[in-house]
Amino acid sequence: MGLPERKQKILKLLDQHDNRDVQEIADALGISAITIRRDLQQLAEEGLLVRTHGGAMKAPALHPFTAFVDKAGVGQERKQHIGKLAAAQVKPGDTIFLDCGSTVFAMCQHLRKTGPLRVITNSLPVVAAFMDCDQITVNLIGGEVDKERKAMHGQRALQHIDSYHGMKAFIGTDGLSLRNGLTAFSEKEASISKAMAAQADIVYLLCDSGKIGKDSYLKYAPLTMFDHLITDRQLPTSTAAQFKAKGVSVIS
Amino acid sequence: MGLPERKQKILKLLDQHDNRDVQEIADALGISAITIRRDLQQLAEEGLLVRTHGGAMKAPALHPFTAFVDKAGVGQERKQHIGKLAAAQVKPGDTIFLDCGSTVFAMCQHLRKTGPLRVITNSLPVVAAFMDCDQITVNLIGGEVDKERKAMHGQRALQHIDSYHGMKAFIGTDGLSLRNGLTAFSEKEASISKAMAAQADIVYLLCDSGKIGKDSYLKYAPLTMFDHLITDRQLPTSTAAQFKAKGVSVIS
DNA sequence: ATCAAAACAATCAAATTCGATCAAATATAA
DNA sequence: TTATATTTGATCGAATTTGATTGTTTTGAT
Repeated sequence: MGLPERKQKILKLLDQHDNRDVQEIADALGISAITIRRDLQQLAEEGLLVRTHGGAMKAPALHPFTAFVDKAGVGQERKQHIGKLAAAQVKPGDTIFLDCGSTVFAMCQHLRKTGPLRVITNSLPVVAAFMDCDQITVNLIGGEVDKERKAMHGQRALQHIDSYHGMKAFIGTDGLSLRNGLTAFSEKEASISKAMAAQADIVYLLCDSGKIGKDSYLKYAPLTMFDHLITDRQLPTSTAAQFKAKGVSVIS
Repeated sequence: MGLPERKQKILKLLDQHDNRDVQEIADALGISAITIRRDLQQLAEEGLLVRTHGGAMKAPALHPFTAFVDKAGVGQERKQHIGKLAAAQVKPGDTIFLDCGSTVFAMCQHLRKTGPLRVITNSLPVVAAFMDCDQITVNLIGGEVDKERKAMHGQRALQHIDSYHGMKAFIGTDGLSLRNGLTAFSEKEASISKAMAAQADIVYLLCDSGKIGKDSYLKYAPLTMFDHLITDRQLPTSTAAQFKAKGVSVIS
């Protein structure tokens, strides 16, 4: 049994049980403990798990944008809930903008059965999600490929968006608060979100409750940029009331 | 038993069991271990499996975009040969156009180690191939997603291409003959190929010998559109001579 | 705070595998 | 046919991997 195969098996063991000790893994694979420890060290360096004394545990959630690659990522339940609500806003025949982000991506599986749609997006995972879906025509924004976010960004992408018009736009954000409005990690995503919002009749902001009240470092738009906030049920009613008092329509 | 046949059998063995060691394969095929190791190296370079110490394991499932890659398909050997030759024409620092087509796609694996490059393409598989390659920046043509061909087409895509300039363009074709020049199945691909050719200083046509002398139904460009024809060694020398007589530079 | 058991890092030795080079066999071309 | 290329198999030194040993650090309980 080679090293890569062992790595796979170790990760699989961690999927079944979040926390395992080295002797347990060694017994399961029939390999000496010392070798398992070496494997764990490599896997830890690759960020695939976290080392503990005597064993290893599953890797913690990563940055927001890489989270959607991670199937069992934290907050996935909430994202699924939001995705379902957002998809319910879409009617057959609509033309919609979808930006790149894990929460917006969660909409895709629910949109597949909606009916004929035209989707305009800068997200490669979104394109992949609809690749085998005949009823949905996809228009992919062109431009520089941002490999980290698996999406298109840059000047050309913005120009491309400006030449389209859609009925609804669904955009995500890294932070949302009454004081600072919408905030983001990166200028790139922020500019795309703004451009899409400007070209749509109705703008939906998708934001799970864990991000509400938190600010990222870049302020890029006021609360007035969007028409409806779609979030989950874990949002305290008091917070929801505050947003409603500011004139925000809250869907949860 | 020839080399291509062995490759197919090795891949079949890996389909049955994700992980095999070289001696196991050697015994199964009745071939020496050293030869199996050479085969595995080739297969690994083609991305059809992953080498491990002492054996090999199945290639990890990649992006959905690469689904069209027909692993052990007919003509794959010739495409690989052409891809290698074409990639050798590219120098570090180049800006190149790559169109959508399996022959052009075969270049990608050989381009990964070339050095810093800027790639402009309308092909989703090409984007996927360079997704984890830091040295290569990719500019994806925007437009309507053609799900069948996994590429972008349409008016907007053509406009997008026109706003760029590249040193070299690598394009495929469905048919090539002295009488009818370049022929294609579909208007969509033909228009993209023409647009890319118009924006590049040097145009390479990638065409395996099986397509030479054959015509598809749509004539879209004369032989003068390209500067160099890259093909395989199965092209009869007499045919090659005919092309050279017409002023075509043939690389094989 | 102290002590014992367990786990860790580092070094070493044995086994296996790999890469490069060379010779024989086969296929291909002139 | 002869000459050239390609492919297969073998050998040898280099590199990788595995498991053991040693001393040090961490953990948990007294």
